[in-house]
Amino acid sequence: MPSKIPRTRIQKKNHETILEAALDVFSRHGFRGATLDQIALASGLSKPNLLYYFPSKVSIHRALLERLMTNWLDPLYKLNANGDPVEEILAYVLRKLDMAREYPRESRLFANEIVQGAPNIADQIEGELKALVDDKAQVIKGWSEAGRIANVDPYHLIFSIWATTQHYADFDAQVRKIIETDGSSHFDDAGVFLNRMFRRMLAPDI
Amino acid sequence: MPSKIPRTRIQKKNHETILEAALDVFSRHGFRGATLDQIALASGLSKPNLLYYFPSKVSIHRALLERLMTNWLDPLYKLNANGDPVEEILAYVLRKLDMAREYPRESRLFANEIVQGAPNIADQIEGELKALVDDKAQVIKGWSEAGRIANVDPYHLIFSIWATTQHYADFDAQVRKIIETDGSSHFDDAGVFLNRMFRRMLAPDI
DNA sequence: CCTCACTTTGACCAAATGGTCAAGACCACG
DNA sequence: CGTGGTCTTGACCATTTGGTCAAAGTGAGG
Repeated sequence: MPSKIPRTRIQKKNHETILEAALDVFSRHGFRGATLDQIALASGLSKPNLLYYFPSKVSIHRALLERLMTNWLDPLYKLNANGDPVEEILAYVLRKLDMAREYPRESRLFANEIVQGAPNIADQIEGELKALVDDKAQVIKGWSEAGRIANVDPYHLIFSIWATTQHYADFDAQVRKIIETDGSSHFDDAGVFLNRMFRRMLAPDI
Repeated sequence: MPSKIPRTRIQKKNHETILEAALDVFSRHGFRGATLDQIALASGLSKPNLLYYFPSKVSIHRALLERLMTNWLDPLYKLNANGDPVEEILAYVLRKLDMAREYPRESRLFANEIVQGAPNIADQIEGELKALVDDKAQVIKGWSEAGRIANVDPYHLIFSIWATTQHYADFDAQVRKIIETDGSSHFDDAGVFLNRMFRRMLAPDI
């Protein structure tokens, strides 16, 4: 039985392969909707082999969420307290939108998990996510109180950024059916729209 | 076997009971995650009895989505082309936020369905939903071109309203863990925030 | 090239799950 | 009441699914 940390070349490779396949399957069907057989098929490994590397289905799911959490938080982490307030927040919006464009599977993975009550990442949300958000909310609150941006509730500002950007990944099926567009050019349009939207709402009160 | 349209008193009552229970279960676990046993338990009926009223699990799900679609679209339907543009759109935002507050299960039901590619409501999205959105987008475009609101892409405006309001229902688990608040007062805060946000972004260009 | 730990898998299992069915309970109505 | 349709359910079934296991295959270091 391989230990939690992969040691050998083969273990590294297969761990990777499994998580990649699992991302595909879990993000499309949710935890309950995904089956080990699907993941096995997608990864090119046999089902017992999956369970040689991970002790259970839920452990694969948890490993995935854990592994992706850091990257997921990175755009907010990069928000720089010493930069120009409006430009920092706008840059954050665009980073999030780029994440939605480049990593829709990751976005949907988290969306599925949270819509169903976050049974497997409650800890991480209450832990590192909340800590980071609290930290950055303080920064934004500072900007707000200094009159460098409009007076807004920093938490709801962050929620509105998450909502509007992730929407294009999580609800892609709906967006695509309403805006008939070949390719994903609606991400570009969304970028223009969100840029104007948040710039307007952040402009300092006189 | 009862026909598609319930006739007798008992059929009406049980149809209702089943759909109510199914809403609870499907919205919490998604289609695949929900089981007939759970719905049976929640409705107080036996599993075979469920299948006496509906031919299959998926038919319950579809009946639910169909039944709720009209109410779901109602807030947008009420957007009045002859009203004051800014106030009409703001009123729409608040109606949507109220829906998220009052009917979070419905919101999550749709969220679950769409995140997973809308396998059961593709028709309705491409049909009545798209038709309604196209219609109202034209109205907003008219306002925009007449200079009565800022120059915004009406489709992305609508998406941003959906995203920001439904976020509080769909991602409630996350919101709750980040804003530690007893009760649901964050809906009130969200109302204040969104009101200011959209008012600012819609203010006509000079 | 041998050995031993690492890796892989076919066969299998128990539980869960969507669905069926025949028989019985119930209800409305003449 | 009694009768015919409506409603309900215990028992059952086939399939799916997460997970096990013993045995066979493979690879890296001595």
